[in-house]
Amino acid sequence: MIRVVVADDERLVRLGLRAILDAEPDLTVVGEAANGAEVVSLVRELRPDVVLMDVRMPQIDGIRATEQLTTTLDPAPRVLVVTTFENDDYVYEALRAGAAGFLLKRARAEEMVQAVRLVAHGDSLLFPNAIRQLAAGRRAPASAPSPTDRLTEREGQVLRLMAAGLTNGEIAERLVVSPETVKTHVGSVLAKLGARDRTQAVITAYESGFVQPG
Amino acid sequence: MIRVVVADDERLVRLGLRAILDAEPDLTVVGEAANGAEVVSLVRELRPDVVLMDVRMPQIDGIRATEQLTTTLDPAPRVLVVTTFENDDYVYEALRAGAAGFLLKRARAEEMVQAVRLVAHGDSLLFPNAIRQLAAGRRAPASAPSPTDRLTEREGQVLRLMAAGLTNGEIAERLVVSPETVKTHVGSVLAKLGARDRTQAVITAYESGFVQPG
DNA sequence: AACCGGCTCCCCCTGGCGGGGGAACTGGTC
DNA sequence: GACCAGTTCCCCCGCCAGGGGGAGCCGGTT
Repeated sequence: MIRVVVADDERLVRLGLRAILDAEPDLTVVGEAANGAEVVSLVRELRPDVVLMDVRMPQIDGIRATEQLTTTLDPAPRVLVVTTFENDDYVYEALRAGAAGFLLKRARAEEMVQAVRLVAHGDSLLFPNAIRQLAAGRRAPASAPSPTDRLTEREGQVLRLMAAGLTNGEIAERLVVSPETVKTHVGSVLAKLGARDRTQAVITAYESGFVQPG
Repeated sequence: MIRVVVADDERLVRLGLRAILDAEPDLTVVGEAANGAEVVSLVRELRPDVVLMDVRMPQIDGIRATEQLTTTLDPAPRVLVVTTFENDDYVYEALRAGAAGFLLKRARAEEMVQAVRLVAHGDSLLFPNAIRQLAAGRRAPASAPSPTDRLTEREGQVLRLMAAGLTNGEIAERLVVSPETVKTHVGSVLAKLGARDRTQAVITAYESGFVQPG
């Protein structure tokens, strides 16, 4: 069970996020905070796996709160910065502060859920699809790390075969290893991509451009 | 078990197709023919589900053989015309003759297998991806029917939710029906798309453009 | 030498998935 | 009225998928 704390000064936003996350069987919102000071003490108390952190908040802003949490807690919670993406600067400041990634408020519920799973399971620094696309639309900043980047060579091979529609047994034959080994690799792929099953993994493979239609 | 007859005047081509098809647990090549006369009598005798028919063959060409089979047998076998696609005319002649679809010799094994399952399960007139793309590259002929076209409205909704990574139970909640109903729709989608499982169905959804990345 | 990441294989176990049936109701067509 | 396609729901069943462990081997790093 992935435990989440939601921090946003707007009650409606907190409600919306809670509705989306609590609908998932493997996610639970254990607490809400309305400002930066509140979230810091709440997270110290509840020790959630993931914090959804709004940038603009009273008292202590999201960036400073993120910095406090990631530098003073061990293990540090994974912080997802919730943003409307009006301002580029937030991105780099948030990363410096130790944020694990970003969440666009206008993103689809599925994307949000997957992003939460992603940072909870893996430890990757990620730009969710929507952010990547917006960023690419303006000017490519540094490069756009995809969750598929963290896959090992073998895991990448396995994902490609998953995206070709093969079963574990067929992948095993193709790679000339045992089905158990394939299961191990598939498990690693699912964890690194934040996917619940092979179908979601294949979807991520398409959405991230790891494989292309046609 | 889908029973297939392979008709091609080149022995190597027959061997290659047999190797690809017999590797699938649900497919079996029950006979081979080297010319048009042979395939007609062989199919009358064996009554396979699917015939892979080369266009250029001695004695009776693939088109004429297709016409004889589809007009004189009941139930008629599903004929997939195997082609290298040098000549546009074959396409329309084959369709008039009752062919169920086309198979590019240079297509990947997975595409071939899926095409066979597709015509065996469904009864749709289909252009495999490779053909569709080549055709679109020249000039769009009439329109390019996709296997997703035959889905009912409800099945299309279900496929879209499958392609969003939802489980049957989650789809049931979203559509406010029972999980059993979703299972029925999913089963129909798999049959119509020639997919073995939901992962392959989602792949087809992306490959056919039914859903787009991004 | 000790360590770690990547790859390999094994166990047990649960649950969702998919195939096989069947059956009822709707609305539209013949 | 008979028929059919589409949608809905139900049964049983086997299988693969995915999570939980653990463990050994290799190669490069510290």
